[in-house]
Amino acid sequence: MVRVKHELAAWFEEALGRLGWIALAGNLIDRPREPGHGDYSSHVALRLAKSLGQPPLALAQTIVANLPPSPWIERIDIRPPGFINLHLSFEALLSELAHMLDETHPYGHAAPGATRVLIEFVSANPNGPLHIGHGRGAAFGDTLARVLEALGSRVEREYYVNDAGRQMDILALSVWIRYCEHLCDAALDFPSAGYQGDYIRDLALELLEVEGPRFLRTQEQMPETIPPDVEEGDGRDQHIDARIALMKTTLGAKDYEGVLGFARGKMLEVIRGDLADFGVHYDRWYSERSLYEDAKVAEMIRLLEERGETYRRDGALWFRASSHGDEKDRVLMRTNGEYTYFAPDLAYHLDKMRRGYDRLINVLGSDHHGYAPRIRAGLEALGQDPKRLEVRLVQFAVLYRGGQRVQMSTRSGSFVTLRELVEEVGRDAARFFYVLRSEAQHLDFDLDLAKSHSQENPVYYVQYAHARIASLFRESTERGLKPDTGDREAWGQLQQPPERALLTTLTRYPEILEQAAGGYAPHLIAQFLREIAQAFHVYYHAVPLLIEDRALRNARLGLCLATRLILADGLSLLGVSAPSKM
RNA sequence: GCCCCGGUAGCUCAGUUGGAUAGAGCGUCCCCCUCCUAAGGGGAAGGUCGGCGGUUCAAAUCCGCCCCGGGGCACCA
Repeated sequence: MVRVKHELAAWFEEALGRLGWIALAGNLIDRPREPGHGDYSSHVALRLAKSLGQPPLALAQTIVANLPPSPWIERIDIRPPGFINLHLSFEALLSELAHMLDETHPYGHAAPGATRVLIEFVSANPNGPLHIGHGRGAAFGDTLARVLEALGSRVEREYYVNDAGRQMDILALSVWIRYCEHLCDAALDFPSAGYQGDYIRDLALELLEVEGPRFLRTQEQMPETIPPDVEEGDGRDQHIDARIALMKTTLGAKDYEGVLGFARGKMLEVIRGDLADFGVHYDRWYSERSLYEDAKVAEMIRLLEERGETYRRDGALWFRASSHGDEKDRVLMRTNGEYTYFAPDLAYHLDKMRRGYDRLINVLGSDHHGYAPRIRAGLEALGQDPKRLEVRLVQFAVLYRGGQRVQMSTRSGSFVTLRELVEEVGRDAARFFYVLRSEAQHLDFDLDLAKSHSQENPVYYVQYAHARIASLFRESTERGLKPDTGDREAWGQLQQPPERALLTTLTRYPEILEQAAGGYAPHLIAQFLREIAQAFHVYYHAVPLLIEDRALRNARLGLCLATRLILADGLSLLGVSAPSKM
């Protein structure tokens, strides 16, 4: 794959090398906004002026004089105060067009290389269905994975399943109470810290269906050893923990595990289904429990201890995180002998490091931002290079319907699930809207806009351009004007301003992909697809395509096909379909 | 209090790692289907890039302080 921008940068470096001027950090070659400033430009003369003590305009002239001849460039302008503007030759554009039409090598993609990347995203606890916040992480993570793959990385997608610990106990308790309620046909005491959502009742019914009533236990009265339930504070946790303990003794270890295992398995199934229907597929579901079973947590702790990174205080085991850039030291094992969430998670990250990836990417919700320094500190203490870990925080999404903010609250279970969103607006709109904005931005998600099949909806705008081209080809065939995009006879006539503009826009695609991958910025692709669609719609209006002149018609249809291929490619990177009819 | 993210047109947001006259979509106001999909196109109005300093030939972009919005600061996960 040829990347014009790289060619031009190398070209400039050659001239600078000849002159014995040191190459500067940063970009040598830009895309100017102003069309009159050429297809590419360089401000290198401006930046060299100071260190060389010469006026930038004179430097620009010297540099240009030392540029070897290039088939890419037909004209070079030097403009005050010292910009060098480059105008691509028409031949260069046509050569790019040929690349675009080569369907064996998608334009802008790179051949698979040696770089191995592990991207972990979503990793929501399996204690409920995914909600729209997870959806954004899913869309971002998966799109990023696709973009990195397109540029040659070997990417693995991984979901870390927090299937151990207290949350699973709360899930089991919640399901069990609903199960018993259903069997006794009576409302039981439901802890305020339990999971309130309707899906818990569904799980309880399924449990009854599969396992029968064998988990039913009756209890006349709540034992007095159970602290009273409260809405807020420590008492809330104490109450539910006591209820969990009571459930364990009441059911016995085997039946307790029966309920918990069922609920966990079902919940994972639900999540997996939600993601699959969203077009997201994982290479690995990594279980937190397996870390215990394989003694990886204990081993990690031992390693930390050997390295003198731990100490005991107040009966707990602490990690010296503050010696590695974290705000404070962190507890690994609580006074009650149980690990904190941090311990297995650090063991997990150590495991990921040892698996030999060049880069680890974690996509987390923005509420986890304080967590990254802790993991970095841990990895450093374990002798790993924390710079190999890249953490991206995805900001929250807020839904709007009818101009009103849709209220959500996890505690009461009244959140909008990813599945509901997809059912309401469709997968294409959901995925497109999610990645239309930078993940660092709070997202206002307008449900009405996402649903509307009209011009203000950017998804349809882009898809419509694709469908229009497909329609052109159908129409052409129907009229007996069989398209032959291999016919290059009249390529030289693709000189109308709108078609040159379209072609020039398309040549930016490889640069956009590179930027999106390098900056973890898939939103650039969504934005750029809109630009392509716009350039195409303008072209479509301004220039008649299905004309009598066979050669020119084929040339124009070739340009249309190139547009279609790039639109389809970009959409597929976003996980959005490219319909051929709308 | 400390930390992170954000503040750009009426609204929602881009802004190529410091470059030229700050852009797009929507909304508003004009205009365009005898014609390959009007889910489209053309045009107009709309800006103290949160504020004040600083660095630089050049700042929306880098630095400092301040204001506003969101999030985070557990022996929770």
